[in-house]
Amino acid sequence: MLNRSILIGRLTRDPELRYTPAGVAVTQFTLAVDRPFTSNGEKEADFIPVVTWRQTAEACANFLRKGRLCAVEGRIQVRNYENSEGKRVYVTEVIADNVRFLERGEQQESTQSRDEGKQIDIADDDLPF
Amino acid sequence: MLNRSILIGRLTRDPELRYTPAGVAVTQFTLAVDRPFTSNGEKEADFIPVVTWRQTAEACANFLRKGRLCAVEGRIQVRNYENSEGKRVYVTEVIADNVRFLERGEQQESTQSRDEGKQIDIADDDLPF
Amino acid sequence: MLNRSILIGRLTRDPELRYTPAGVAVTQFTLAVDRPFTSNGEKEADFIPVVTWRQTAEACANFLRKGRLCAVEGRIQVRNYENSEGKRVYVTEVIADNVRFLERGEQQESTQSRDEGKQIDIADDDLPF
Amino acid sequence: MLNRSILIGRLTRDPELRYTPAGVAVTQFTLAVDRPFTSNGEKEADFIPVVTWRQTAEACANFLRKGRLCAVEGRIQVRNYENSEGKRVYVTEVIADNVRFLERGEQQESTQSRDEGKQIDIADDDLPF
DNA sequence: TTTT
DNA sequence: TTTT
Repeated sequence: MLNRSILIGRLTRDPELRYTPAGVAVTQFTLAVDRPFTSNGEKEADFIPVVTWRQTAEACANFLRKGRLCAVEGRIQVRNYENSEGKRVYVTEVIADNVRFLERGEQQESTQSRDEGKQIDIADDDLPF
Repeated sequence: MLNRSILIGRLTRDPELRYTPAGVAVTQFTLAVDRPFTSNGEKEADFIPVVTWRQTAEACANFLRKGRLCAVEGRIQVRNYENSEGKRVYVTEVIADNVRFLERGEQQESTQSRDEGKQIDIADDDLPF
Repeated sequence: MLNRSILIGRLTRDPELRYTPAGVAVTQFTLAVDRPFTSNGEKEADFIPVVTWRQTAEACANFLRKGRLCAVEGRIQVRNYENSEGKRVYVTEVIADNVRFLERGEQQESTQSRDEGKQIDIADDDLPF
Repeated sequence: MLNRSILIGRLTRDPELRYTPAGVAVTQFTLAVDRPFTSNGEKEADFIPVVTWRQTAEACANFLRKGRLCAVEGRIQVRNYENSEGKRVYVTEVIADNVRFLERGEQQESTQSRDEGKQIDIADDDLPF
């Protein structure tokens, strides 16, 4: 009924922009979100996959790069599919409708991007990943 | 740097309470979070695993049941481990520090529960799951 | 750059539906949000004004009543105006774009409402309050 | 029952650090949070007062300055008091338990600060403002 | 002016 | 493996 996540972190790699067969832009990247207290020497960040659509996707592809800091607002989505060995695999991603660029790049002008679109017309097998 | 999720949904099953070797209470359940717009007949909920610790864990085990509505506040955690076939498996869960019971059970008195504790002293292999 | 609030609470009174001169629906209500720990006998809730627009406004007016529990997602807005004595008064409200009805009323069917609209065309003096 | 706000914005002035009679640190500042779409030439930011306590208060006083970008996580609090003319005045603030410094200052080392404390022992008239 |  |  309500599903809202807000993350601030850094991109682990350059974002990947693809297009669905219907021509809709989709950008994926992974955010490294440092955990607050890691008194022990253990794992200290969560690596959270983020997916953006349409204008937001294109803005992210244009303005975000590996290592860049950004804030992401969206919802947790859990997809599942059968892999080549016939096992069900669960994929959890944050579908972001709002991304804020918190560091200025070289040619960067705008620093915000909000997806106001609906995703109703996009079938699962339309996904490029 | 910042990692905050808020979910409202219903438990898909009764919660499971376990204890770490060190005696710390851990409760797990899955929330079915209905998506807002599902104009097509496709999948219409995300099933999101939730983990709670200590007092919150015990309150959830006491007061939550399959089908019950609740609100959960926490952070997204991505664990990974090597499975029996030597493949790396990623598990994404919401570690909740605040759970609100939005429906009253039979013998239920209190309807809130907030975990104020630190998790620093709990090793990964302490996990009962 | 980012402004997101999520509240769960009860309406202190019935919601008030009005229309701007341009015919846009606006509903206002106040949420009583109980504070978690009030060990002393002091004040124990925050009373937070909420404003909704368009479809969400009409759904709230239809389905919400005094005492009803709901979840609200939106942004904090701080307006200010000069009062009759020439003093500047600040008004803080949560402008909600998503409201979930957490209790079922009598004739209630749907229990969700999300405002997807833009507010760009609505002037400040269009406000009915 | 649930009250969570996340803001990203810039300080309108240097933060103000004070101490309660009991010696507890309190820091106040105001965040200018730009609104996403302001196609018209109207008001384009919300100015939101933020209050932090204890360690977070001291870290904010040390590391934040006018114009600096930061992220704030907390709850909306509505206080009211009677002013000198006998009128009731409402003050809305975000009580932050988590502040992230998104820009590095000169001598700045740490860039995070989370208040884990309880506020139960602090009376209202303990407030320095 | 406040809700269960 | 999924809830109303």
